[in-house]
Amino acid sequence: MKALATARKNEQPDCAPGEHRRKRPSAAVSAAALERAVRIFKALGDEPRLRLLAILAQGELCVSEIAEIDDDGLSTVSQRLRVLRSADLVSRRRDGQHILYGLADQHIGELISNALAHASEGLPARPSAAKKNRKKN
Amino acid sequence: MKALATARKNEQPDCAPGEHRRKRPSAAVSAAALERAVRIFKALGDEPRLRLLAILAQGELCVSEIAEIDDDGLSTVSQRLRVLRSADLVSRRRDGQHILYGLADQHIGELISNALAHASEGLPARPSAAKKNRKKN
DNA sequence: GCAATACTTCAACAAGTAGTGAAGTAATGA
DNA sequence: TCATTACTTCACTACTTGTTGAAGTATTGC
Repeated sequence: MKALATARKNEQPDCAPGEHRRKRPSAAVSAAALERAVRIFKALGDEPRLRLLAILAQGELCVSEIAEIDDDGLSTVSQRLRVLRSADLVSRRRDGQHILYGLADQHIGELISNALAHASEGLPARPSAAKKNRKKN
Repeated sequence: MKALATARKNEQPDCAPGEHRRKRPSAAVSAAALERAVRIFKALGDEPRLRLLAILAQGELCVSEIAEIDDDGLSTVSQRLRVLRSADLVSRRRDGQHILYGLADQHIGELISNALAHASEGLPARPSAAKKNRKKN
């Protein structure tokens, strides 16, 4: 959310790059790939949506079924699916009166299950996180 | 962003779960793991942050160096690092006057490079996005 | 001690986004 | 044909989040 690039940049430091280290890394990643990855991560970064994907990983479902399972409204679920669809994470096909949604791709399923497995392990040996920032007072 | 759970749920459908399919999937994922995964994805779902992580994947850097590379202000970079830190994605250690940041974990590096690789391939055979889902290979 | 450097935190704003009821569209069946 | 079911889209509101200057904290050097 780049809020209008105003006058000057934030305060810049005196230490130039290369002062500390000898090698200077730069962009290094394709802008397009980065943008695409961000879109995927953004879509995955919402609990209801991620849960929905985890459910769809077990098989196709129609919108009404999802709404029932999640105990959410049709409109709500539909909007969620729209976001997932615009990030190419789900597929959609009609089956009579119903529209069945599923994971777009095996790859997506792997990405999700990897992340969930990783998250269960608790990667760094830390219980919570972001906690001890309080100045003496 | 559940906007105050008002009166009734959105319009519910008439077709009960089980009407279409025989198996009914439920939660299926640990709430804690899901929450944690969401926090990670949320942190990854921002271009400047993801780029920053990709840069850190090449080695530790201090805040000033990052600010210089990204052409962003110290404050801006610092806030970004705060978000990444609170999602346990980066490590931090002091080195004299400087504070060096790096990836928290090898796992994170893999997650990112996997996602970027996946994104470069363009998983569905599509140039742009949000149009039609086609499964290839 | 004091000043400088390197960062962090605060506060405020702009922009983004999720949820939702109402209204709209699409397939099916009578 | 019209009604019904199953969804989607619209428009709005409430909330979240990224950026930023100013002010604060921490380490080093004099």
